[in-house]
Amino acid sequence: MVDTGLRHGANGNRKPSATIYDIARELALSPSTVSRALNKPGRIAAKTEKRIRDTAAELGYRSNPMARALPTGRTRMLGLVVSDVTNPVFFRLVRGAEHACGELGYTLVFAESQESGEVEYGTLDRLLPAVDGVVLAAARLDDEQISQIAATKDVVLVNRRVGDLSAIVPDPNVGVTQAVDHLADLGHTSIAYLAGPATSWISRTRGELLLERAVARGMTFVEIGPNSPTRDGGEAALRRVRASGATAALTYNDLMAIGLLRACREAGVSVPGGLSVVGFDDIFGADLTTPTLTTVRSPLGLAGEAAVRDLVATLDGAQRDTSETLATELIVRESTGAPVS
Amino acid sequence: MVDTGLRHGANGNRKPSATIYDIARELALSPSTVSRALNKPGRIAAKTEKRIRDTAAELGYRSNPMARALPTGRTRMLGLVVSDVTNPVFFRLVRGAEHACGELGYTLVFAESQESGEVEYGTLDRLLPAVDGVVLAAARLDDEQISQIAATKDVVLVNRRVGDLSAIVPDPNVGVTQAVDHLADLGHTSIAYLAGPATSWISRTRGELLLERAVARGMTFVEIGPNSPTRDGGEAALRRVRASGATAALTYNDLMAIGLLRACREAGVSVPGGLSVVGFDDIFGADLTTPTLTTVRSPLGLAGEAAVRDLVATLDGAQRDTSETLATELIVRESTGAPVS
DNA sequence: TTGTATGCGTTATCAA
DNA sequence: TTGATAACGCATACAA
Repeated sequence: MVDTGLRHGANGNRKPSATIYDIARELALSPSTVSRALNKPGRIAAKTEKRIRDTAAELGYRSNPMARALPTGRTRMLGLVVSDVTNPVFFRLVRGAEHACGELGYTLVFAESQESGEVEYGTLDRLLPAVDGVVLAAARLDDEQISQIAATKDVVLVNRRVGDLSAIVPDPNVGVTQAVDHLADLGHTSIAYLAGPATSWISRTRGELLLERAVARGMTFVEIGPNSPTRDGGEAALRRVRASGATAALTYNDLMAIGLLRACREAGVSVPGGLSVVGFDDIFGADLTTPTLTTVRSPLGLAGEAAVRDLVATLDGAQRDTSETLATELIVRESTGAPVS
Repeated sequence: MVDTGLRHGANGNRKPSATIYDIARELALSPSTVSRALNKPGRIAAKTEKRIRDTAAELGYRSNPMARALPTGRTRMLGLVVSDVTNPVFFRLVRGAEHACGELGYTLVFAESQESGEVEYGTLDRLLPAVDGVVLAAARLDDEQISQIAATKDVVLVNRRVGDLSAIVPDPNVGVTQAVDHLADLGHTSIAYLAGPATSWISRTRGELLLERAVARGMTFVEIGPNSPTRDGGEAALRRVRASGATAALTYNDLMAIGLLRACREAGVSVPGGLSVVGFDDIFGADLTTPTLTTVRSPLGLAGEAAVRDLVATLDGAQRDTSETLATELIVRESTGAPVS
């Protein structure tokens, strides 16, 4: 590329940003000295370092991440893939991840899979070359696809386990146990679980745990599903809930619970008298419904932060810190009560 | 950097991904031929091109975005900065932007400013070198800071105007007019506007338009604020709304309206009898409250998409398409009605 | 139609 | 402590 004198690329007619060459020329130093001064503080004469930093600031120098990524092989970018941005579950997750990234000097690249494994895989294809690692939240991929990705880049899973890959999974135990105890104490003897998508690992996990606890408390348990993890999905499931004879329903997530609540109102089923409803996650809006929603809260914000920290630690060659223990907890609101027979 | 034989960087002991050199060697071609075959389809012998594509697929070749960014000066990444990820307003915005990015072959880099101009500025400092352009949504920066950023990279604003920078602003006119007419028709003669943060351009715009329409309909108008654009902000403002004597309140956004609704319930103010409430945006949850919320809907999903398309068009040197006309509309629900005196 | 030679901005190795 | 230089992977002007 013989210098044609014209600036190519998208930068229009803006002034090109300063490089370490500009700084070096200004100070009659070598570019490598400048690079060192900026990256390895202390490994250079204090005086020179200061001069370099000063003119760097003066010239408004910003290191070019792309240029740096080439020799180092690290982009200092992390990917975050969620299944559905418009699902409020992910708000705090995204914020937590973004926050941790900022603190650690990483940049967050974002994508959603729109609840489709295929889209997710294609998206990752685009994303992976640009990032050092990726956080997969509620991935709709099968285990093999995930392993395959993990063979390419570091991966941290949220709310899912695959092999021995890093995973941040708030322990559902506490919350589920509290929920079942809560219902049992209210006098329920038959409960239903509205499962989420068949591909959702966390949905299965919640279902199994629920079954276990229900049996332990001598309750009847039915699982209904799979369902779309949306308001519509919850709404559509009421018929089957009623048919099952259960007096309380737990849903895979709050969105479904909200839909179920709505269906109840339309069908004239009183909540909690006619049916108690328990959601999962405690999303934005769970306390806006009438009645307000009892739900098992997940600390997704912390999970997002933890996932990023874990990822960065791995990238830096640290040992995996397996001491992550995030717990869930039951938030009791108005949608649960004693069954009225 | 004499080849030391060891792989540096974060990629651990993974196999390094294939490059155009690998493909070239495999086929006894020159790397430039490979590059061309992959980027300028047609400008190469069809046969050779096919061979190249085949072995590229075979080797699992992915072009390295960083390496490409260097000579071209384009990263094919776009930045998106919002003031608050956990504010549901942005959900659809983010999705729209992400979707458009995917279609256009761009990658979305994400950041939030946490409602602070300072944080936002620092974040952008980190972000800008990595992207070709940036979408600023509800920026908490002052005009000068934004102009300064625009001098560095292409910028598209959402819900704000600064000079003649590209901006996607759903026309508030229709929605505001509908809202005021709706209230006037119901018999209201005195309305209050709960403003958002002082730094919010769109809050001022809404307030001014509201004032204009209210006067046109012969109504009394008071603006109360600035307020925090949150549920708490809305909740805290009820006292002043009552003191103003207004029979209807419009809030800067739905979050505040939801807070106001809650304050009403706690204070025993019936809605809409004692006070009619109108929000802005129609966020997730606006139809979950009791009563459900009347609100001026903004097509933020479309705005996000439009912003990205506009940005990419600009980057590609296209003329700015000023034909963007996204309209707002009033969604009438239960929180508005005739005043009961 | 294909190959050769450079250069993008940075880091890292080695020599001074 | 500093400088010269090669290399990262790719795209392009130019020559063949």
